[in-house]
Amino acid sequence: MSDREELLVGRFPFVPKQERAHQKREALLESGHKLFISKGYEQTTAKEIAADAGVATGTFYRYFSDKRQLLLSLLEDQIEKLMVPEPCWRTSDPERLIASLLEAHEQRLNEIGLHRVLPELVPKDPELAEVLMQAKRAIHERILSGLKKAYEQGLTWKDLDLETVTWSMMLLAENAHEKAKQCDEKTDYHQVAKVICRIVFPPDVIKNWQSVEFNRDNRG
Amino acid sequence: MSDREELLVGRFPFVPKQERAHQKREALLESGHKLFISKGYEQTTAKEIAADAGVATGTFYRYFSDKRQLLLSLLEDQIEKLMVPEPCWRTSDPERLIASLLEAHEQRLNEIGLHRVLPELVPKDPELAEVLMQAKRAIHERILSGLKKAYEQGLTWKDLDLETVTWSMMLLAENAHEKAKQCDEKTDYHQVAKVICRIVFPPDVIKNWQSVEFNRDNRG
Amino acid sequence: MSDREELLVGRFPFVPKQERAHQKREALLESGHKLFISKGYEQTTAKEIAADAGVATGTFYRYFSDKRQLLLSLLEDQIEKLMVPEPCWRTSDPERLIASLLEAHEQRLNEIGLHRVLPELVPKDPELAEVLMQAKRAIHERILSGLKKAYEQGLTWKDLDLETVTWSMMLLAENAHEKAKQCDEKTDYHQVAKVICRIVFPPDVIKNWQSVEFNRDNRG
Amino acid sequence: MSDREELLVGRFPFVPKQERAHQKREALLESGHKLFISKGYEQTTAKEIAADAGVATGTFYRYFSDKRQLLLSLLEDQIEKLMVPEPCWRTSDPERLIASLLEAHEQRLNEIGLHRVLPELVPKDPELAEVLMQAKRAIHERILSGLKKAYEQGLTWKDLDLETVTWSMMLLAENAHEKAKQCDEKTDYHQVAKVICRIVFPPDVIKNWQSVEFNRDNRG
DNA sequence: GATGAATGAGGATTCATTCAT
DNA sequence: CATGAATGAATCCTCATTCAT
Repeated sequence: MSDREELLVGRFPFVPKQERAHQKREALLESGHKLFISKGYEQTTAKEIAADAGVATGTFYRYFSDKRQLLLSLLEDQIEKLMVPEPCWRTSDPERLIASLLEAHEQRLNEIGLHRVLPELVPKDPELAEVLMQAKRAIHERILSGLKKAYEQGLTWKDLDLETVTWSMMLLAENAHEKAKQCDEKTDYHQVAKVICRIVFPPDVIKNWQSVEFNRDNRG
Repeated sequence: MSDREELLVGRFPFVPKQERAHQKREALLESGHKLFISKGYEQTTAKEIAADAGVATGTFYRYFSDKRQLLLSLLEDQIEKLMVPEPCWRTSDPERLIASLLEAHEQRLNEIGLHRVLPELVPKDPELAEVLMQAKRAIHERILSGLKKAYEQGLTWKDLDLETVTWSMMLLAENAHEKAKQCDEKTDYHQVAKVICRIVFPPDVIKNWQSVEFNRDNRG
Repeated sequence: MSDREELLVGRFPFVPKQERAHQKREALLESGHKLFISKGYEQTTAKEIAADAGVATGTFYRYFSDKRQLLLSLLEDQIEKLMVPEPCWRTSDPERLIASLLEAHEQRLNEIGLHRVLPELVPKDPELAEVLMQAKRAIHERILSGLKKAYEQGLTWKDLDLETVTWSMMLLAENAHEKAKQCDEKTDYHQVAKVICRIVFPPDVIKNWQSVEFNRDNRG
Repeated sequence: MSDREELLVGRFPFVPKQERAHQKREALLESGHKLFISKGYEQTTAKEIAADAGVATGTFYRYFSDKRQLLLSLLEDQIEKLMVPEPCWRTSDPERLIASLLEAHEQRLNEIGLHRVLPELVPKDPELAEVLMQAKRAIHERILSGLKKAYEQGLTWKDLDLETVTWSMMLLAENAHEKAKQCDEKTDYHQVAKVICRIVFPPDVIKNWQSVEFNRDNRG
């Protein structure tokens, strides 16, 4: 990033104004993020965010019109992190693939953390809802597109609606991390992955894969 | 008390004091319900609820210690509506069964409506969280028990963790009504039901049922 | 009291209306008294008083226009209890006399109890202040009159203003019970009595008395 | 900013931020003081105090957590004003000394004014009660210590409990200003002083002083 | 008369937002 | 630009008082 470059060039140590401003904005975003997650959105005040970021209350309002806008910025910054790579179902053992994707996804969710705050806000903030919906749709599209290819290759159930399958996968994936709460045990991503596989692939396809893998493993 | 006498004499629906009070309580609950759903919990004030119920602010506090307690009452009143009958998987076409259960469940969810408010509150109200968790566990148990029986009868996948299956079913069921939002079309409960069936039953079992049903249909 | 008479005459057990009303009034006064003392005047609500008296809130307002009026009634009922007998200084050992009067006075103050509540109210309720002032003046007059007689008999200091002496005596008497708080020991009424005696009588008079008493004691 | 400029120019007491804040705090304290005295503590609202101080309601809460804390601050600020100098009984005409002390004390009490509010609060605020008791004990100690010295010099009554004497003096001193209310005439501090002297000194000691003073006066 | 539910004005307190410094 | 004190509308909740039963 240009900041570093400037530093490297041994420039005048005084970071340009824009830069300082940017840092403050970042600090505010970070503090907002932290506080939203730990105390909830409504319970967090602009003053607190500013204090936590080490700036004055008024400064908050220089960078963000209000709390809500900070949240939206936060989302825009982080929402792409949620994006999943388009899965290629041919390559390998799908159960393991999915299990690892699930785990990675939870990782990202936890980094973002905001999924705990959003349900509180979506109902009353249509703009926010729209932003999130866009993101979800994008992910949906990507997964659906992967499924369609798999479908064309005869890998999936013939009689299931792929939209519904996509939706189900996303739902299970998004909530996998909370399964523990209900079942009193650590989430077993592999089990969830197996469930997802049953939604996508008929047993013969799975069996096929397993034998392929078996062969590969044996040979390897 | 004269109330009872009047009741005994079979008078016209004389409304005893308790009854009146009860009506007011009900009105408040209803208004609270309505406003919580439409504006969100935090955005709703006790004053508004009272106004909507057609009573004075102070009256609100006669019946509920505060907003939170009204919500809890609301939940206690309605939570059992969420309870599902223990499914008997043998009886009939499971896809249709599940589809109808889903639709019924959505019906109930919509009646309750609070599922939109709860995510906002659960993180910051451990008591509430506990109440809900209890309810979820109860439903979980019931579904799991049904699945176990099916398992013993060899109807389910052999290699899936039944807990995970139960959790997946509940998750899909609870969110089926929101699928529309993501897919821009009316939720097709039958499709979701099919997905759920793939999670529970191997294809041969399903095929079996279908043939049974086919026979029955043909004969009937 | 007429209640008892009626009971004694074996009247119809149904206590006449006025009587019942009177009882309720009394109960309210008593409850008010109790609560004012234990919680303070401002902290006590009409509802509480009614509840404590075992009547409905509305009933309170049938008997008293408001809290304040109840307090005034309470005072009117009890203020005469504060009246002291006109002391006759000739009769006996004045120190003992005063000590016993002090103790008796404290007894009465404690029965009344309201002296804890009054300072809270006097500044803002001129009527109440007036009532109390009247009472104080009456007592003042009585003591002053006693002192004047003693003065005429040459028993008191010649050069002290009797009004001031009266006031001092009253002040010490009224507060004797609180001396303990400051001195961390039980109030020694005899010590206070001695102080009061120094205010009233010159030492020779006291000595005289003591010898008289000495003689009497010895002879008795 | 112009402030700094003004400072640099060495202008007259420029008021820095802290100072401004301090002024506001002072204004609030003063308004609180005034209103507590004129309307009573309970009858005064934070809003009123703020309004009287010419600031917004919220500003009140920037400087004080609540009404009670403002009162405590008021006390802490003023309580030392109540402290009396340790009296030296040898020096001069004790009656005049005491009379002037009384007048000075009343002056201070009136400046403080809070003695009218405190009785209302002490019963229900143990912390406040403690603060006041500490102050009273300090004064008590000081007076007692003076008396003890006088006692050792044979100036006081031999047979009076010095604690009780101290307590009596304080009581009379604290209430001297209210004597007028009961006696319908301006308080004559000299009369009260004489009374106090009778409590402390036997007549011969007083006579002695008077002759000394007589001599001095004649000579002077 | 008695009841106690209902009322709603009013007090304490918070917090998003502004603005003089 | 940054600051943070100041603002005052808006909340929560209480309680004196009324009034239908």
